[in-house]
Amino acid sequence: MTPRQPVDSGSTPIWARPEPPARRTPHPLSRELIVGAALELADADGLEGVSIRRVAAALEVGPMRLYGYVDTKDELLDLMADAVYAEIVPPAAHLSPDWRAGLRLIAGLTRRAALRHEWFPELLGGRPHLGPHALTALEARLSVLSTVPNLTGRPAALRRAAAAFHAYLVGALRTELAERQADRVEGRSEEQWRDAMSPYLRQVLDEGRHPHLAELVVEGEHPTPGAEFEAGLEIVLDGIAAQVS
Amino acid sequence: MTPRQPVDSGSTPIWARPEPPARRTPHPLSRELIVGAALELADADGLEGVSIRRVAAALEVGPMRLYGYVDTKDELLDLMADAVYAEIVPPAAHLSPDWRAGLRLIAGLTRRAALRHEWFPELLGGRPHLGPHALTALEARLSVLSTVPNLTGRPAALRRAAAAFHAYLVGALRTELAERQADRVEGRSEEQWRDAMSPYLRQVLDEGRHPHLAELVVEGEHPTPGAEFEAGLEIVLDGIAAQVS
DNA sequence: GTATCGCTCGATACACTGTATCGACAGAGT
DNA sequence: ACTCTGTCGATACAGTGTATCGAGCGATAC
Repeated sequence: MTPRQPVDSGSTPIWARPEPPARRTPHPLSRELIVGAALELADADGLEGVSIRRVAAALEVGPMRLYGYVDTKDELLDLMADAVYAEIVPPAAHLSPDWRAGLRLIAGLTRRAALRHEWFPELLGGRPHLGPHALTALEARLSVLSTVPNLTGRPAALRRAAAAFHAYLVGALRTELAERQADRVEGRSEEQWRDAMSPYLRQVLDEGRHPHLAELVVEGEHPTPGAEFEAGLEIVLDGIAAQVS
Repeated sequence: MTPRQPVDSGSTPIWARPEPPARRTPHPLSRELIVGAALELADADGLEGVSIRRVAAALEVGPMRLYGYVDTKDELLDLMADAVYAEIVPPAAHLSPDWRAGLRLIAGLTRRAALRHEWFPELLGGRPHLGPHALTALEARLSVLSTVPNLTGRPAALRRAAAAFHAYLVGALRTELAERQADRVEGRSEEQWRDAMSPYLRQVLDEGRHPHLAELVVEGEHPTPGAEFEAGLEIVLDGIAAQVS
């Protein structure tokens, strides 16, 4: 009797599943509303602050209500990630013919989005992101990269460059944001790093078995995370430029 | 893990905390035993299969018993990650004077470890890894990179190169393993990718708004993940080599 | 040899989590 | 006016991490 939800809904991604029709209830819902509430929670308390129950509570609705719009919590996270990707799509008008500038723009947009939504890098590189905005962002990366002299008309090389570029973004942002959060938890401020260095680390370095690491920690200027990110980006850009054959 | 409040800031990290003395009980315990059991669970069922209760059960011990050896589940995950780092430290004897070969070796070891422990990339780039083996692996990376002509004696440039190299590893492995797991869940085999491409993706591409992406999907040969990883690595190595000034 | 102390163990409890189930209810169709 | 059908959400289940605290035991003191 109960109309079974088509069991293959597990194989149909949420992006291909229509949202239930709007209904006039004391608290109307939509995927957009749900994702909006989830984003707010995540921005405030991190990903751990997002639970089906809390999102529902923020919308003044029973928890089970959400499952009409989303099959699973992971799908909600997918929607949240895609919402961030929407902030990353570069305005086409500003794409200069200079591919390095184009990639710098994309990388900068991605990093800014990650700083606005510190939980985003935790999702980056997790389950594949195939939402509409993620695909548009991917297309933008490919579009810029396809103008690199050595890559035009060489799809395989293009794919490799795009993968490497994206891998750098994922790894760099994930690492930076995780460190930022760890520092915040331990109450370290950016400038006091060496003074506040944990006694443990100092002890390990004093043992003298990590000479290169010790030199790095001792050595004077610690650049800002932003500068570090951009410096690494230049390395990747140089590597892409160097791809010949 | 739910009550995230008492983060206990400033307390000594687990690496600096001695383990409680061994005790003769029906089921003697040690961090090594605990981590071993946790690794087995994670290798079998993924990170989601690791819970304090399950680890304890595998050791035929009450759950709370573990909290004498570990303050928090996150600390257990730290220990697990460090155990994997132990597999990554390159045998010093095999480090050739060729820095590119050295970095290829390290990258290969890291990838092999990630394939052995598919959950490892999920931890990579999460909370900072400061365990003894992680530090040794970091020192190895720095040691190899310090032999790059342009980097010797330039700590700041060395740091940037090391960060970029590691960011690539984190991003590439995380992405590759996540895709591998998603494919496994959906029962896709590697060769049938295009045929089994989800109708959703095909439909999006057919709309024609992602020409570059469409070309990549259509274009013939999909290289193995390993080849893709190595190709991206070459890009990063080229970028490091190109760092002058 | 006995008494005491201190410490470890783990059962129980608490506050959560994601989600399956299913009775009750409301809106549409006849 | 009366079905019928589909949505809603209270309740329930099986799990999670971990705080608490009484019981019991090993080592020490007398």
